[in-house]
Amino acid sequence: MTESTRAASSDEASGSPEHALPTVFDPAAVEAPVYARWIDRGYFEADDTSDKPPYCIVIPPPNVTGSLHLGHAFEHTLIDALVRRRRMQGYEALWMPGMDHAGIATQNVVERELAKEGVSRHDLGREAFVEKVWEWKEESGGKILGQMRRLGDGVAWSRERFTMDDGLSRAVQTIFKRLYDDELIYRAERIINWCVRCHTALSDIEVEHSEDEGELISIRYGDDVVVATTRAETMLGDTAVAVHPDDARYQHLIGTEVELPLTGRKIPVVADTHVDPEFGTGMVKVTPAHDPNDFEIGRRHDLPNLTIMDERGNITAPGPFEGLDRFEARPAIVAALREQGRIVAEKRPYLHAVGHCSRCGTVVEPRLSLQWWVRVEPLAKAAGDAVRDQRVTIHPKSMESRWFGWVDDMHDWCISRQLWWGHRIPVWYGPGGEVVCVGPDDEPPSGEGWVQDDDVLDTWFSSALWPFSTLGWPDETPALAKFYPNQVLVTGYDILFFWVARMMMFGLYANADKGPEQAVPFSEIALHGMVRDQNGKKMSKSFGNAVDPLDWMDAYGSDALRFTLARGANPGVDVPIGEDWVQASRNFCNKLWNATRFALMSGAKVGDLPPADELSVPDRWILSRLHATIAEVDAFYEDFQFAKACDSLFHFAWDEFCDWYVELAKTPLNEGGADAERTRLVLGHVLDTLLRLLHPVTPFVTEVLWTTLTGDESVVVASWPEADHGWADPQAEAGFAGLQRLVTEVRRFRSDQGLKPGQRVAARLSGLDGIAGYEAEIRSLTRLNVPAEEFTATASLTVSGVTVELDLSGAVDVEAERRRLGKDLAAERKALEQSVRKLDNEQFLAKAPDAEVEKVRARRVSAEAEIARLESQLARLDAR
RNA sequence: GGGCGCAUAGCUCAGCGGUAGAGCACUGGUCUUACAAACCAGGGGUCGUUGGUUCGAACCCAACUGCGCCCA
Repeated sequence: MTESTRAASSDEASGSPEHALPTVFDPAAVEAPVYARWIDRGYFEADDTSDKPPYCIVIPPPNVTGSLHLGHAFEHTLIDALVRRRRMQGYEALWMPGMDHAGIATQNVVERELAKEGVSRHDLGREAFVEKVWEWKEESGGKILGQMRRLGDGVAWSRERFTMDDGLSRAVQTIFKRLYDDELIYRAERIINWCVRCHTALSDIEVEHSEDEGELISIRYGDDVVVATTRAETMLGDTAVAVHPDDARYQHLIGTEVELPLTGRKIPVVADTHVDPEFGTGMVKVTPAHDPNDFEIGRRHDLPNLTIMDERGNITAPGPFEGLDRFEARPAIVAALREQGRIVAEKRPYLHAVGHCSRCGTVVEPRLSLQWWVRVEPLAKAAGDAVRDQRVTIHPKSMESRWFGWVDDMHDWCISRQLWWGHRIPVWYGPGGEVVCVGPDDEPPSGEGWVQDDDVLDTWFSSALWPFSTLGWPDETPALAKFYPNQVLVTGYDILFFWVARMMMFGLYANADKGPEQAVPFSEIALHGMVRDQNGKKMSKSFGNAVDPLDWMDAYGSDALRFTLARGANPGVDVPIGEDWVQASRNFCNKLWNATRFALMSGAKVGDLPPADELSVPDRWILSRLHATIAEVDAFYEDFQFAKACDSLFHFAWDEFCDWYVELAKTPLNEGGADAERTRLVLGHVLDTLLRLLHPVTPFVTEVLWTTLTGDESVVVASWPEADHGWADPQAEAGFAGLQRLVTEVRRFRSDQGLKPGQRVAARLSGLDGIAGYEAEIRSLTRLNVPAEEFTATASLTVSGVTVELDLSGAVDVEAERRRLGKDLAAERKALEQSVRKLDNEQFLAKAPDAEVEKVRARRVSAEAEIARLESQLARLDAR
């Protein structure tokens, strides 16, 4: 028990003090101490040498500059639930924590800080700057790790890793060297996405495309060549015009030269099948140094690559535009062309896709540059095959097509970045043009004229190693032996390509010696959706609908946030979340709290249950339902159906246990004796089991309640409940359903008659038969008193053979009753009509399965009986 | 422009061939001795449109419309 509950318990006048809980669940009072105790006891640490089966999930490493947002909270809730459940099931469970170094983002953050003091990274120099970044990381980085504790993440903190730490850097250098030696890494001059603000190359996936308004300018070159462009300034770098070789209109032009305006240069007209004759005039300008498609055309026709822009996006082509920024140059060049009468058409606004830097939003500039690349073809094929061979399964399966679509058509990966923060490329250049790739245990070449490559590697290059580098690779550590391959990777479908593909490629490559089954980085990929707001809108800071998960945790508790997220988690589907729903989850936690409180006040205890034949119908019913729920929850968990698992538990806990079993239990508990004792054991058993089942999603509240109920150490290390089909009891379920129907009908009647919920009314019950032993319970739930001697019934109703005669001592609202009966009658008549229609249909009788026909027959019989009953009741009303 | 996905109650979503479901919201009534963060009762949907397959379609197929995502 925590400090606060102990303190609060002294205020309780009644109940045994050691069991007393405050009347409401106060998450703020329990969460921090409970988490501290878990860490203290080392529950989340894992043993590399244990005999238990391994269960390892690595955290998709959050960015060192980041803080917890709802997307993290969502993903972490799911991972934590999986790992906690497996731990309870007896697995050696390990959730590996850590962060990546986020090359561009981190360098940007530190550069901004330096800029406040008027210092640039170039003033400091590379070494001093990197040192500054480390300082920043130690002081301000990793805020998210503390926030993960608030969420209750059960990670093995002693194993925390960082992509820039020594071990992981060694892993990076090892794989670089291997790939280099296998000729899977090469250096080449290509068109890359260049960020003119971050001054670095970006890979394809670091570019975000959006439909932006621009302009489409048609320009006449020479006398009769017209080309269209959205980036007019690039015309300065044109080295050809291309047409389709089969385009009849332009056959006469192929092989000729035209004059490029403003420059006076003569450029050739070439024929290339890449040109779409349908688009525009069917003639395109070719700027090989500033467009990826044009670069390819240029290669095919041996055209010169003319770079006309520098790294900052300023024009370098000599002439009047030299030094202008690309966006100043654009209108200036259009104006100059117009003056010469060379503008044939202008379309504004012209909507077209524009690439932006995913880190800073600046419009990306395609740029010819010398970079390092991974030749992905064999790696991507292996990644695709692993899924094709079922060595790795993707959940939900429907996402597989997305996976194949990507890995089967992957472009080479640009891995060099013109940054200082990151793993420096381990390649050295000698004075005589030598190129040496240095492995982790090699001495770099020294001596006059040797220099190391200036660039660093893409952050994803190191993240891709995460499933095994964090376990000690390239060394054959006990951790690696025990926990590789990982069991599951939980991540968003939106980044399936970002790094799942990369982890798969590198995992399979680096661990190929383990054999195809053991080389995979994980055997299952569980994809989740993105968190959206309560209107299904994407959350974003700029849109103003972003929510800080810490605010909601403060207001409603971590369990409430977690339960809301898990309950919304349908595989691969986006999850909307709103404050109302978090509040509802908080209410659920409080419901559990109070149910446990009631149980404890009633003396509930955990112990051996009596055999089924000594239990009551309600006991057997709730136990039957409990074990069915366990089986459901297990099946849903195995299929990553968090939403359904949570719904099952919510429904069982609230609608079945609290609303029915607990209410009904009050009767035997008040009577005392053996019935009370038996009820205490069932209450204790169900609650114990329920709290364990809920623990993976709502760890805090279940910890407090379970330890208070059982007196045991912690639910974190309690065993996971196992479904026992021996408790399945269709008879008890049927009997209980009859009882529920009766109670509900009486309540409806009372409500129709305007009786206050608490108002006790005398009534005579007859025909109880199978549920005769539970008359006291029925009276308690329906607030019906045992009639006195001089009882006179003024109203009556019958439900499945049971007749209830009540003394309403006053006017009976006949109209209300008639309305009710009429409504029920209409529903039954409709059901009858539908069944009859089917049974009259020869085709139905001939072709529908027998079981279906039987069902419809039974429905007709029950509808007829109900109609008879309702009609006779209506007749009795009319006779009055 | 290419590919994929989704359209079910006011909102967010389940259901995916055999009588329309949940949570929240809504309406009426209640402090009934665990819980008003609660309890009891209730209203609400021709399952996007149009065709087709089938004894039977929210569910399968086709087209259309509208949204969303990814890629160019």
